[in-house]
Amino acid sequence: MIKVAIVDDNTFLQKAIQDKLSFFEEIEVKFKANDGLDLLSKLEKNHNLDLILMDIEMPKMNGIEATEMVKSKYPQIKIIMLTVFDNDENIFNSIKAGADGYFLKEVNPEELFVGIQETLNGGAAMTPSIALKTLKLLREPIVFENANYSEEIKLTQRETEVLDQLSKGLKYKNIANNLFLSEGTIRKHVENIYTKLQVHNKLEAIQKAKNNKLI
Amino acid sequence: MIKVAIVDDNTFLQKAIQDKLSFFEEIEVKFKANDGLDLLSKLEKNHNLDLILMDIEMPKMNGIEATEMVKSKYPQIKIIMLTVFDNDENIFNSIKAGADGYFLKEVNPEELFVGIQETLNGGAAMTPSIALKTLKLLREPIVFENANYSEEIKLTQRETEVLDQLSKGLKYKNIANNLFLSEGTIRKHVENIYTKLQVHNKLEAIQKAKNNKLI
DNA sequence: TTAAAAATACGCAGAAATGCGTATTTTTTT
DNA sequence: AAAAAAATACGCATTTCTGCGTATTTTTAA
Repeated sequence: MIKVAIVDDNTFLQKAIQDKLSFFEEIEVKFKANDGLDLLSKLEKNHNLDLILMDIEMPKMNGIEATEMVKSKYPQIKIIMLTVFDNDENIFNSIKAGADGYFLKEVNPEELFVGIQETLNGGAAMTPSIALKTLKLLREPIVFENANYSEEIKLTQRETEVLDQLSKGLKYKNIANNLFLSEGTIRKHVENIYTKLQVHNKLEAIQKAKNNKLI
Repeated sequence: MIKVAIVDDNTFLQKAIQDKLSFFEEIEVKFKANDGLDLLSKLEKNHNLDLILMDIEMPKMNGIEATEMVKSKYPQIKIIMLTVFDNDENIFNSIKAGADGYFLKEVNPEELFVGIQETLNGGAAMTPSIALKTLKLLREPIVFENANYSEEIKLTQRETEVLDQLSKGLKYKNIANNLFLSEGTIRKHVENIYTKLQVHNKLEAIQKAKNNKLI
């Protein structure tokens, strides 16, 4: 039996992951934790684990910090990151923190299972798109600078303004009206915001901006 | 000169409204307030006002409560609601609270100006879509029951689950995968959620759900 | 005063979301 | 057991959003 723990602040997603694993008799979910701190306290009581499936964006202690802590205390436990975000910082920082694999949450049960097995056999597992990004990070060390967590993200005033209105649920057309601009300009601003924040839709942008106190 | 105050928790939108009014020399923006409480304290000092442009969704004290307070203390001051939401409750409750007009924020400067003038001349002003809803509310008193603020909104467990994942920025496809459902089903759930909450996109749904502690 | 950054604007293609309809199956309530 | 509510699922049309490209003008910084 492979002893696994799931760490995610979203109980629905926790359950979704567990359901994915439920197809495989070889896997036993020992426990679930809601954040990094919760995980650490649960590991105190019982660290008889083979592998942890770890979310990144979590309150109290995020997945990257948690990975560092776990790896320093229990280096034998494998850790696979399981997140919606596939941006360079997260990937790079996760690897630096000692993660053994990196999957997006949309991963299907089979891939996840195979990934877990491969990781326990001393390999590393990741979705192809992540693998590609990893290779790129290795290939172009200059990106390391830009992907470094210390590199702070800055939005211009106009971008902040647009993002703020976006967060109210306004459509491009309305924002354009409010700011006396063309819809095309709003589109371009939004595109630039997404690029800066390395996200791909409104909600991710708003979440990330809030996390970084940009709005 | 028409003496006007703008009440909105979003300073950008405050400014956008002010800009719209700036085209008209007859209008003088006396002050701006960030929420209902702020407005009331500013009125304490100076209530020499003709009209207030009032947002609804605001922290501390919302626009409907604020309208009630203002109308009881200074009944001569006209109040026009200016909001992104055009749902029945807001319209009905605003009118009940004593609002003299109701515009959506996407209103153009001319319409707004004319609306202000008409309101000060003892009329009522509103965008056509709002007017239609008002008529419907009058025509079908049964809707009053359903639109009543005391009627609590309830989401089913599944709907909550879907909305929760929606709030993480997940796409329909991903949510479907997570919950082992078809994309069509997720779409239908989202549609039902929107209908229940009387909203038309993700962000509005999430905001409203949070306001009502549904997620 | 030159270079860089920010703001403005549009076109095109494809993806995603929204609104409306219908329909069946499962679960819960009466 | 029957009725009501919830959950599941799809099709179609339209709107909105996203990503990519390019380009000009304005503002800011070197």
